[in-house]
Amino acid sequence: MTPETGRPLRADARRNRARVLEAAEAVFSAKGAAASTEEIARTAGVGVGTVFRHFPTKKDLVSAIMTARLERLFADADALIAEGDPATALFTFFTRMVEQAASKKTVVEALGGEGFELDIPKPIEALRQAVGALLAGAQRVGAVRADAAVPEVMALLSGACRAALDAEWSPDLQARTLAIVFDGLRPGRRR
Amino acid sequence: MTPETGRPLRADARRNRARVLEAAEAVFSAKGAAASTEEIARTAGVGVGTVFRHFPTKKDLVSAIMTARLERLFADADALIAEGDPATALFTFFTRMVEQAASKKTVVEALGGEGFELDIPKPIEALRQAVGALLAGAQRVGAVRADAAVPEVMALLSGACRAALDAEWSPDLQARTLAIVFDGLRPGRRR
DNA sequence: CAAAATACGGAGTGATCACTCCGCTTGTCA
DNA sequence: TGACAAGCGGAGTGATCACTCCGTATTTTG
Repeated sequence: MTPETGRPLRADARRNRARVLEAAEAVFSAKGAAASTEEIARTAGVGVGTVFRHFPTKKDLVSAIMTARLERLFADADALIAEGDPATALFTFFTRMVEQAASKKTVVEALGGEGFELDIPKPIEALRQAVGALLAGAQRVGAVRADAAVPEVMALLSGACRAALDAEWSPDLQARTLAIVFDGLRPGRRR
Repeated sequence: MTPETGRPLRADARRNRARVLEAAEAVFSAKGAAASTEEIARTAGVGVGTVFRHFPTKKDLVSAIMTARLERLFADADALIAEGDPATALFTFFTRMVEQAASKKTVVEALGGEGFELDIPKPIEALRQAVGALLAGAQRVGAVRADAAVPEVMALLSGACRAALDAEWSPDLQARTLAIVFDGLRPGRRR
């Protein structure tokens, strides 16, 4: 991402780089990663050349944004693990992600791979581990059924996020849908 | 879709139209609606001009395919309502849709709107009503919680289909995920 | 402050689409 | 069977992208 040379970036270059990231964050959130590079350049107030100098490929730019967002989610999960009630932390995290999904297409696209292959396995893996920790905590205190494993929880998570974006869930519908999923995750008499 | 003139289609035209539909079905299923019209023409063994004569707009072609698929799903649901056990019919339908989703991108895209706006409200509405009937039947015999309504069931359905496609679910993961959703839908002590 | 290094802007390039147009072919009907 | 309508193929058009290139502007350095 940052040039390999030891030399530090020039002041204007550093400023423009930040502007591009900010613009990309906003534009991708609103329109998804399919938004054109020109629109990002315009929003950032720079030329396209500048965007491509900092991020040689569109994939690089998208990856940078996705990684940043996933890392924020990961940190969020970490905080919940550290301080939250294990019985509710997983559900809280789940709810927060779905809330974000409605306004940030990037969240959904990051979770779903979304066509063009990005090579950002690390943050996704970190998120998966965080979910694993949340799940383990909830299971330890008996808030979630013991036979639920990480893959299906991730599947439910990404499915819920996708559906929230597609259907433009109202807060009410979101709550009702998540209530069903959460009930399914709780320990019960089945199976 | 079909020309407004009273005159019937010429034999070769009818044949080509069918070929185009068949090719579009196959190509869209595999690559999604973003597949190029040229690829469909090539698969059908006709020129692009022929494709556009029968379906003046790409949207028209996509709509035709989506409508056909949704109508098949709708018929499937109808059959289950008529002959199936109300206690399991909804779950059976749900499972079938998710199975299809993995191999047919069009199913998922139809459910999710997927960017470019198609105007196919009728079949979607028919599907919604069929789901409503399945849900009502299951609720009548006590197989599904009474407080579940159509919107959240549709949301769960499209979310599950999307996740199945994105994550390339194994049969095992699919079963485990759906088991959780179904348990959430069953009557229980919550709320 | 001037020279050297670095970064900038945006017109230009090539690729890919959806869609059009028209000369030619094929089916239809008297 | 012959004439005319109906249909066909596919090169061409214009729009949109990602990405490049280079003359110019800005920053850094000595």
